[in-house]
Amino acid sequence: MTFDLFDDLLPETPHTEPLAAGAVILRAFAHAAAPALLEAVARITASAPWRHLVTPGGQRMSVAMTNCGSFGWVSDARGYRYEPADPLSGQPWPAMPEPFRTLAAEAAQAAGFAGFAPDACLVNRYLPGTRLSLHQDRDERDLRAPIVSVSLGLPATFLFGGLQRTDRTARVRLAHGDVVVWGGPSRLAYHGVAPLADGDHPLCGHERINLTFRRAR
DNA sequence: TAGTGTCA
DNA sequence: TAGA
Repeated sequence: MTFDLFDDLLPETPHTEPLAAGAVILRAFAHAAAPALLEAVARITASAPWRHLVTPGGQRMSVAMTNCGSFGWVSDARGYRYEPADPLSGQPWPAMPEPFRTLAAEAAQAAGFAGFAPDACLVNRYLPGTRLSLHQDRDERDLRAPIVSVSLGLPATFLFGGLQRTDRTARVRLAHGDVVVWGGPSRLAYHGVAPLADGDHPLCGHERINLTFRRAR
């Protein structure tokens, strides 16, 4: 707790940390854009509210989710897939805000993936105790495009493994403004988020917000 | 095909 | 942490 607070008060010094082949952490890359990103999240959830998806096996996910962009990731008894409309309203997902698109493209570029044009952004809300167990992002059509993941609010422990579930996982602390990009040889790496520790973030209170940008089609 | 959950 |  003391260390988390200290981390958040340090001057922002953007830099890149290698995570694995094809995977990097861009520390504080989104720090300056964060207030605008959070305002946009509030507008998104006003029309496409947070909801807890259910896995095909019938388990309720602890992380609350919504989407913006041309396609949104959903899970229900029928499986995982991308949908052009919000099943709750039948309306298209909210458009991807320009600051989202720009940040994702710039982060991908900085990580060595030029020309990233996301058409889907999964927006995740973590409250204390919530987690996302180890999984692969493999519902996308074109696996040449990377995944860009933006952390806002409370810090989290990100788990990043290999191409098999049983591969050893690295545990890395992700703070407000950090961006992780993985693609190429890491595109199908298993990853997840450890149960969120409670805390109080100046902009987000007891929440962590994660934006995951993908090229779904 | 199951499945980003849960238990041991 | 690994395995079902």
